[in-house]
Parts: sequence; structure tokens; C-alpha cells
Amino acid sequence: DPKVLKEGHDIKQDILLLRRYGIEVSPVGFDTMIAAYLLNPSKGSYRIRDLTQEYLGTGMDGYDAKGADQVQKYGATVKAVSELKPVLAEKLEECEMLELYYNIELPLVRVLADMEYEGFSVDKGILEVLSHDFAKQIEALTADIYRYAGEEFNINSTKQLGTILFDKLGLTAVKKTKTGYSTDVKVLEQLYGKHPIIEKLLEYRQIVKLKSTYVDGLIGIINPETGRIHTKLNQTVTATGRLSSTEPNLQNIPIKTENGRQIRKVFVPRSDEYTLVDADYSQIELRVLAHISGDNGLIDTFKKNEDIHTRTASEVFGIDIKDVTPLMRGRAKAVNFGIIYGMSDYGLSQDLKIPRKEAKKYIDSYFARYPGVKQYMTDIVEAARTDGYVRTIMNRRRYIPEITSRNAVKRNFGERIAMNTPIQGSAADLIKIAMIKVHSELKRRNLKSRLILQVHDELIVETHKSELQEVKKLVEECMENAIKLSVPVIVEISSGDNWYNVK
DNA sequence: GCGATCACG
DNA sequence: ACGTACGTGATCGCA
Repeated sequence: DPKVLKEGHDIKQDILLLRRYGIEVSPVGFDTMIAAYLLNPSKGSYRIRDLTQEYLGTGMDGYDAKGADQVQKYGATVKAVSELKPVLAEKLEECEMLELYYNIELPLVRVLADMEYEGFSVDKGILEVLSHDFAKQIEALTADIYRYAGEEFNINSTKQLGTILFDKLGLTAVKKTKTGYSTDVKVLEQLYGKHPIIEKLLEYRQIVKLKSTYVDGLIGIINPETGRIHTKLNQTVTATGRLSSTEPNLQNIPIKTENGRQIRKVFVPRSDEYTLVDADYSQIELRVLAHISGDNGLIDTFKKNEDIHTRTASEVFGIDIKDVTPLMRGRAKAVNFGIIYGMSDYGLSQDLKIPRKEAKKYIDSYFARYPGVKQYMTDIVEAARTDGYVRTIMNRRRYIPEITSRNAVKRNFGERIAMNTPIQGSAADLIKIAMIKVHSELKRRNLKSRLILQVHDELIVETHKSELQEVKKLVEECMENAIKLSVPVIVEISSGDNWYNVK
């Protein structure tokens, strides 16, 4: 009955379950799991039994009863939801999160259900070819590695690999883990050129990762009924307000190396009547920083539509825009990332492989040129100490107990969280609003195109070719106008016949 | 079940 | 002197 608001715990799951039987659950009125997440997004789980304990001080008799069947459990859940709702709603109001809850998170439940239901088509044939090709490459690399090692061993065991590299071959161990020698990519890169086995190992690691996680892993999770991949988009996992994606994670499909990027050719539209529209926010976190800090220089850069990293380089190094070299721009880019993360000189020095003192010069120079950003960082850390939490543009809240720790390491961590969360979380607010707008606009106009994936600052719409121009315009407008910022919000739109080509 | 590793924004 | 970049998830080895 569409006139009756539906209340529950994890309603997205109910929508998807009942849809299999032709029952549409709509509209959504209250979801205790989502409410509890907003009240404290840092918890590991939001099981309803734990919520009754925390917010009502009671257990769940029907649920915990010995031999309780599924019907009894649903019954107990219904009772718990009805009792939890007024308590959670009251707390949401106290925290001024009713708008975030009712206008963003709750409407998003159906959007995510629909996205999971639609899924993403994959070309199984390409996956099988890749699996075979990678197997051949791994076979050859394994033989090379055994030959250089002088024996056979399990290359995937960091323990055995450490023994071979540092005890048998006599390479110099540069880093240790809790359990022994570190053999991660940074260590191997430092050893590059010291022994021919190293380059083989680096390549081996890359190919094994691609094959196990992204080729064989994806083949194994194709839905036999739909032939598509239906990721789960989790709404109550991250501490910042972002979504997460599991079974499989479609938010970490490779792109940075050409080898890995090939995986994206597997992700295709459902038929040749469709194409993929890919829309990316440009520099969204730095634009959010410009907005919430009110820094004039940063705002000016975005208003003039200048290249942000080049402008930062010119400020930090005190030179003309036209004299910025690619190296300087690259370093400024790292500084900009560092700013978002609550930068330390150590972190920046590690990233840029430069002395800590030089990193500190960059940071001091940055803050001298962007005093509004420096002020924001000081203020937000102070506010977090006073209040115990920080907030995003839409009033999403994250508690930071670490901020008052007497342990300097934990406290510094808390301070970085205080600096980063409003930025990352506000960007999450923005794209969530955009998703709701896109979803409702596609529906309102009776279009065949469907939103199928979000990757933090990117939306993918499986678009009917007859709707291509309309959808591009619609998505761009929904994303750019999600929240009015004091700087322009820019979206880059492209389309293509697979996820590799949409650039 | 956890640590190490590595994929993404 | 300390020891950190922020947020995630999947796979593998090993206890």
C-alpha cells in the first residue's frame, strides 16, 4: 500500500528480498539501522539486538529465545523497531540531523536498492581470456623467480619470500613488520636493480593481484540469473558518510596502471541499445575545503577555473604560474592531498621521497599563502576538542574521542580526523544528494536509463542511446547543483561502450 | 581470525 | 623522541 509508510531495520534488504516476489516496498518511513548510523557512524555493527540494548536497555526476547524461527525473529524485530523509532528520532532531532536523515539518507535507501538490483553487466568472455593470459604470465614469472631463488617456494608467503630475499640471497632488509621482514612494494622498489629477482617479483605481485581479485574473483560472483554483477552498496559502514561496496567491491576496480586498467573493458552496458555515461566531480574535496574554510585564495582559484595544483605550486614556490614545471606541479599536488588528510611533514616527506625539513618548508609556505585554510585547521581541531565531534555541511556528525587522548600518537590521529572528516564527509553529502536527484529525475521523465554505480566522486549511468544527450545534461545538472557552494562545482562527463573507454 | 599486501577515491 | 598521512574491501598465508 503506497499510502502506508514502511518502517524497519535495514529496509534495503527487505526491498530486495520482497522484490523477488513481485512486492514493492514503498515508501520508506523509518529505518532504525540508518538512524543509529547517523547518531554514531563509527560503530562496527548496527545489529538490532545491540540497538535495543544501547537505546532501550532491554534485550529482544523473541529473537534470543531458544529455537526461535525466522517468523519469531521478524516479530521481535517489528516490536524493537516500533520501540526504537521514537527514541532514535528524538536523538536525531537533538543533534539537528532530521534533515540529513529524512531528506538524504532515507530517500537514498531506495536509490541504493535499485542500483544493487540493476547491477553492472560484465563480459564473461573477456574475463575468461584474461584469466588464461594471466595464468600463462604467472607461470613464466614463477619459473623465473624459482630460478633466481635457486629453489621452489611459495612466493605468496611473505615469510618464505623474506627468507629467500634477505637470508639466502643476502639482500639488505630495509623494513620490518610485526611478524618479520617486510616485502611490500616500497621495499621491493628500494631493492630494484640489486638483484634480477626483484623486477620479476614486482610483476608477479601485480599479475597475481589482478587475476585473483579482479578476474577470477569477478567470474565467481556473476549472478547466474542476470549475468550481471550486483555489488552491495553499504550505507552504514564508513565513519565519514561515504558508501562502501562489497561482494564484490566495485569501488576499487584498477585504473592506475595500464595492465590493471584493462579490467575495466569487462564492464559493459546490458545490450547494444545502451551505453555508459560516466560523471566525475572535478577536485570536489578541494572545492569543499575552499567552501568551508572560506579561504580567499582557494576560492579565487576555483572561481577563475585555474588549474588548482599549478596555482598551489606558484603560491608555494613563489613564482609565476607560467614558470611552474611539471615536477613543481606534482609536488604541489601532493601538498594539496596532504592538506585534505591533515598533513604532517613526515607524511608528505614519505610521499614525495624528500627530506622532512623540505616537506615542512612546503607546508609552512602553503599555510602562509592560504591563511584561511590554516585558520580552518586550527579552528576545527579546537572545536573537536570542545564538542567531542565534527560535522559536515549537512550536519553529519563524527565523534572523535581520540582528540583528548594523553597519548600524542592517538591525539594527532584525532586531529587529522577532525581536519579530514568535514571535507570527505561533505563531499559524501554532495554526491548522495546528487544520486537522489538523478534517480528521481530519471524516474519522473520515464527514461530507460539507470544509475548503476557510485565511486565516491563518480556516478555511472547505464544509458539508453536514444537518451544520451538528455541524460548527460540531467546528470551534470543534478551533480553540480546538489549543494550550492561558494565556488563553482564542476562535473566532467563522458560516455563509452565500456568502463575503460569512458575517459 | 588476523596480519600483510594492494586495489580504489 | 615519538611515529602518522584520510577513507575503504579482497585475497592469501598462517596460527
